[in-house]
Amino acid sequence: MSSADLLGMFALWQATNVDASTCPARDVLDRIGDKWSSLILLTLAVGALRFSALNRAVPDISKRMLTQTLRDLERDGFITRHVFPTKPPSVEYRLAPLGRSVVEPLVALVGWAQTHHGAIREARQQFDTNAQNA
Amino acid sequence: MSSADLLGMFALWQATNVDASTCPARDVLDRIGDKWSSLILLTLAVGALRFSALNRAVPDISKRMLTQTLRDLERDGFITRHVFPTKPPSVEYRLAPLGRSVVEPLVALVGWAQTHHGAIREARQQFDTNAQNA
DNA sequence: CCGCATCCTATTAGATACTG
DNA sequence: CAGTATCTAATAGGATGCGG
Repeated sequence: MSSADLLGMFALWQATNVDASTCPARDVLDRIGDKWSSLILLTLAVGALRFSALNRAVPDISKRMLTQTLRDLERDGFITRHVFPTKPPSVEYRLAPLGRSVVEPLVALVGWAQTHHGAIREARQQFDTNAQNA
Repeated sequence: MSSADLLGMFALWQATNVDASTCPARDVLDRIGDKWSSLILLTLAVGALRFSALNRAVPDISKRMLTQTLRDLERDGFITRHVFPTKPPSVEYRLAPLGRSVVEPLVALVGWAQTHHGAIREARQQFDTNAQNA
């Protein structure tokens, strides 16, 4: 499906349904648009990880937020949770099929970010400079 | 660039740089991942709009958040602001080149959302049901 | 019409300490 | 090791009224 098609789809959706409760885009963007979800999904895309390994891979997330984000992602079917009854117990998280499929558009966005980050920083700096002069 | 390549890029980035302040992905996702930015970008992708028209197109955003989000998007170079010295004054917002280029990966994500929204809702419902039984 | 400033509340996220 | 509980700080967001 081309970008133009998708844009048409969006226009249609936009015209008929911007209501937050039933709008797929809002629902999904609100979930993976939070501070940590996308980062965790991308990290797990590289390979399955245990709780503390994830915590190390994403250093500045707190245990609390990691737990909560993992629950939410599990609830929506993006990841699965596997408990190994070892001692001490270990729990491994991995992408579910749904999670693997969302990684592709997500990676596209990250790729865009890498490519255009410089332009953004430049625009930001210029804007701030002009604001100071004004 | 293929998805696999991008995934490799991400793995490299992940290994070398998860620091929030210098990480492009974090920077961009934090900006367009907020509650309104992506919605506004997609709305403007359909066509340039004035302030109040935007407010009508995205009904449940407050004037305050609309103003603020538009400023942030302008600051980062995603959109431009055109003032027409009519009476009363009118201001039109439109996508800058940077904004037009980010719409493509964004639309891909929205397309994904449309396609998989049913699966997510299903997973969510099932998870909640199981949680109740437990 | 545009949008800024103020006030207020709800949500989010970090730190810390504790449990099986 | 993998969480949970509690408290607190910071931020996001809504309502409203004023000024250009």
